Amino acid sequence: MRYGKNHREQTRSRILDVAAQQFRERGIASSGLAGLMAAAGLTNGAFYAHFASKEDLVRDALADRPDRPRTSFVAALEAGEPPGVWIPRYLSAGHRDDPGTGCQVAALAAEIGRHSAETRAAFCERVEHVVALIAPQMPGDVPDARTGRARAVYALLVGTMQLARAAGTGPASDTVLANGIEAALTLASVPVAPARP
Amino acid sequence: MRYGKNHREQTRSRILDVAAQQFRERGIASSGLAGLMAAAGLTNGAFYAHFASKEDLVRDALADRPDRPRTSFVAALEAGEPPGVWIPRYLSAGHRDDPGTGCQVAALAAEIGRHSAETRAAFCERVEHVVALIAPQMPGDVPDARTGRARAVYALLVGTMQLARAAGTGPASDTVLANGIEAALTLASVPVAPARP
DNA sequence: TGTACATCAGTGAACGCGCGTTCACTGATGTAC
DNA sequence: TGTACATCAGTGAACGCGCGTTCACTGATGTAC
Repeated sequence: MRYGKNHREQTRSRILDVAAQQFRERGIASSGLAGLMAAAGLTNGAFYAHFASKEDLVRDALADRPDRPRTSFVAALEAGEPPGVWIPRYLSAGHRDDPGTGCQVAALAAEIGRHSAETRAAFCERVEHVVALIAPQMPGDVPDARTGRARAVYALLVGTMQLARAAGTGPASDTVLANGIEAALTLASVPVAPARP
Repeated sequence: MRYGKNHREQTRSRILDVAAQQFRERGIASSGLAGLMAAAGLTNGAFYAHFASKEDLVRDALADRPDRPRTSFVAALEAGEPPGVWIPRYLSAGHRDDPGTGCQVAALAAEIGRHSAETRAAFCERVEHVVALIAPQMPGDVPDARTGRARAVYALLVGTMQLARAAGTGPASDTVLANGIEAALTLASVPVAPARP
């Protein structure tokens, strides 16, 4: 079959969408290519017409794709909403219970540490993009200190989400989320100490 | 061969040691049983004399084993060292670069969220054990608030370590660690706000 | 206008490999007589 | 004291299965003549 000129890149984009979701739901190591391709409505053989290897897919699936919809809390950040909005949105039960459409950093950070330098670079680029969105809202007058604090706030959100997911969906897990919200809002309001030995 | 009466449990303990290390280094899904048994000096068939399944091993390897040596920062906590000691120790380059002997929460939290309820319970029990060690050092007069803050501090350490590992071993990664130390020390000194809507 | 050929995204079977798991067997030691 | 048997942690080959990857082939459409 001969297809329209956008067909190829649309298929590629569809594979990336499916991969991004399955990786976040099941982890990268537990996501098989045949299953991914089937979920994208294709057979396994077509994979190598679009990607050189699984690692190639991982890198591209982790990289930022500006044309794709943002996760809810990134959309809030880009809209300039204050910490009181995007912090509770990130640490919500809805985000906890639906990793597939949520933050890939919370879902994959540990696993990424074991991948290639190129894959880690793509991942970190996206982390820094979010950090750059958070930084202007951090307290204090020193830009570097605000960026550093933003990085810590993001790390707190990521770690809290992982502990909450490990704790399941009950009240104990809700408490983990609430603890994280309190601490993140504290970090977002207390300026960075000017110099610590 | 007939062995001494402690031989069996010594072998089991050895398998658990090897598993705990390999899981933290490679992840659970990427650790094969044959490789684990070989690293323990055994052949694959002996595995099922000690564990009913891989998931059984995972649960036991994640659970607390009081007879085993603590990680450096837990030892500091148990010795009553202040945050200024164990926070920088947790967020050290040495810990970042040697996941195999480090914090299993930082290495495995995300992956654990996809395992059975029993496995997650064993994992969370150990998390709460560390949280209970941190809590007395947190600021404020309300015990529940101190425990909640301790949980958030631990989540911050975990998330920071993962971002640092994703960032590699260079200056950018060192900055991630330094940002986490600053924020964790802040959370350890600023009391929990009495009531937030 | 009609025919032959080129294009190329996708098909589906097959490759070797490692996975978790099973099981008949080994063999050094302890126990019974 | 010497022999026969029971014990049981560990061996190592094999099971079916899914993995990442390869490749000869398909077939609808565009182009050339």
